[in-house]
Amino acid sequence: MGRAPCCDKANVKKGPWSPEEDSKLKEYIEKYGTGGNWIALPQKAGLKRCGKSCRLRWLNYLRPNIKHGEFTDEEDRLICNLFASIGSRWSIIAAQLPGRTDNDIKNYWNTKLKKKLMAMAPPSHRKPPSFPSSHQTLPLPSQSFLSLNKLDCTSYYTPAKSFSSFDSFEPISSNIPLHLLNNNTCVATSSSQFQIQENQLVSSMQYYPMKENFLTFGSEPSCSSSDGSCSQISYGREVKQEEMGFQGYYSNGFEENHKFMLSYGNSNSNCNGGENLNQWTEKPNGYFGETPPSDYTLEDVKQLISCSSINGCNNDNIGLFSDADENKMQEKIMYHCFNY
DNA sequence: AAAGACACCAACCGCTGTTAT
DNA sequence: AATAACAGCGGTTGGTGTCTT
Repeated sequence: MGRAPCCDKANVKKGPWSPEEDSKLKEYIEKYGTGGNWIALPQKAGLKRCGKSCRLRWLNYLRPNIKHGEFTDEEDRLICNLFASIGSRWSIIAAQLPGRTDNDIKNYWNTKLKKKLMAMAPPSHRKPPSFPSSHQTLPLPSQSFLSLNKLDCTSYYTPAKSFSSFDSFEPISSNIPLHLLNNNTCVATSSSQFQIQENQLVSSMQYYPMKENFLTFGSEPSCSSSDGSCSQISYGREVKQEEMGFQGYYSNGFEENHKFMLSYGNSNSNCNGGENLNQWTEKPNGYFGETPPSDYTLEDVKQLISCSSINGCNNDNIGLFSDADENKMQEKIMYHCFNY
């Protein structure tokens, strides 16, 4: 059986909100809250609107501390970095920009930022960037975004071997050895600063071909997502000697925490592998259990990780770098962060 | 001045995940 | 376990203002 509509479509008003409707909604919510039930709210508030419409109006426009107007350069950078790392997950991006809503950021990206980046890209790459897809095409951050400073390298890009368009860039991936950054370095900018602990590997969370990425961001709960909740997102990975795998932690900043771990059962972490090879365990409520990038299957992810060539092993030596590899990586990072 | 093109952004739509029964 | 109700998300649309010809 199909799902029942949330409201009587014929008897609800659509289109722009009038000031009267705004004040009714605002007054009601300030007085009684949402009661956790948006569907029932419009009737109680005396509005002929769909509950979803009320929710959107409140979250995107009426709720306190909404920031309107120009985005700052800092916000631009953050959006670009996050988009590069996690794609169009606007609510997560919004959570890192206090006062901004996902809708705002989405609009800003689609109307301005994307063009801004295109304008800054080399002419041969000026093609509208596409959203990350199953084949991992990504927009190219502008030079200015890549030349911020090395601490901003939460997303690394390298041109694909033969690229012909703006969107043929992939994040340089993989786990970035900590010593490429200073200990206790703040990696992200703006409000999403965090400290890197020793022995922690850092890269971005989104998974792209040939390599795994990892992103940790957002140490401070902020209240900017469109759902009005405070979000703290910390996709993190700690690699212990006895454990090669992916784990992370997602918290909404309040009562809920979501952990995930994708562990790769390789008891022997050398390049040749060992017993128990290729055994993956997916734990629920993680990036994979929660909302994997839409086009990624677990198999894709396995493939990405196992095929990581950047560390010099064919398959299974996740996260380990030889000196030479580290040098290469460092070169790439330096190149992209300082010289690009 | 008028018409068309373009840009912006609020709002909508449809889908998915979660929760309650 | 199945179903319904709901919240939330991301992509798209449509109205309006601005710019260009």
